[in-house]
Amino acid sequence: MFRGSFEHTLDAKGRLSIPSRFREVLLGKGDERIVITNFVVDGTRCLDVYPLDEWLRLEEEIRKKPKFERRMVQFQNYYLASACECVVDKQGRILVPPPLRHYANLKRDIILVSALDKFRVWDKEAWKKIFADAEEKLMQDPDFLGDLGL
Amino acid sequence: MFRGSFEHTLDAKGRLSIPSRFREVLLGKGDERIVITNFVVDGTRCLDVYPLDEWLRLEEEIRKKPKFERRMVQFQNYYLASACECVVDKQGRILVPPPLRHYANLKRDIILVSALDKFRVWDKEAWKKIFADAEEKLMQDPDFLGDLGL
DNA sequence: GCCCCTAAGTGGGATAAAGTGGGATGGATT
DNA sequence: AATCCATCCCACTTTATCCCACTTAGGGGC
Repeated sequence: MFRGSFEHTLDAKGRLSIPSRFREVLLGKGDERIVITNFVVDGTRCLDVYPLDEWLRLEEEIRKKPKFERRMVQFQNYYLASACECVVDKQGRILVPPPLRHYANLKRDIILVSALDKFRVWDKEAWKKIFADAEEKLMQDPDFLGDLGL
Repeated sequence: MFRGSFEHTLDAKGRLSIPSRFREVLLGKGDERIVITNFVVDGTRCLDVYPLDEWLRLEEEIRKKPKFERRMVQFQNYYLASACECVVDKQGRILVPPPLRHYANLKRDIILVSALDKFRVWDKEAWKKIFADAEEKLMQDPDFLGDLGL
């Protein structure tokens, strides 16, 4: 399980260091391959990163659904079409494919954020906004946590 | 169960001694690992600290909830995303991750306050205010305790 | 009450690890 | 043959962790 968030940088070649805490999780699976694709949260673009086994699990789930349902086709067109399998190099980095880097507006400062079985990559400024919005909702609504049943 | 509160200090490296009473609780669980994340009470920022087993319990609770519900996503972005697993070093200290230290405005003087299964870390001055506010509410409303059903 | 002893909390140097930058290499494509 | 680009390799910087030592507070015995 991925946990926490880490501020890193993309270098001039577009390489991204995977946080060692995340790499430990991958090593635990015995397979350092990952799959990276595009995603959107709250109208803001980011990248979704899966360990290969989790990605395969997702593909299986999708395979069980009706293939020709319109929305499923749209989802596949969006989410699966951009997916790229990457290898982690010996320095613990991946090369973020340029189209995806551009998609999520990744410049130099980025942040990697866990999302349970996978993690996300955000432009640092974009993430700040996502986080601040969430914090504000939490502060303004006293029943927020209670309503979640936690 | 954690009990009481302890005034400690962050050193220049951002290290925080866990009170020995709290450490005894962790030793009782046979696992000194803790998870630390950000939180807000009454508009004032602090840090939430969980023994690993309590944190895992929370993760399980969350996993059972609808993943894509908007509020749940916001909660995850706020609470889970910042979570950091820390090891207690041989001197009984943890290194408070710089982003979290900054978030809760922790400078030198801090206070650790029990919250049953977990505990919280506050800037000392911020805590004074939280405590005073709670006391005042209690004094002003004679039904405060009765309404709680205690 | 006084002193020793222990344990808790704090401080700081040394070492190890993580993250970053950039040149070199080699395969693929044109 | 030349170019491009991904990967490797080496090196540097920063940060985290280990280890040793000092200080202080509390407890017990005298």
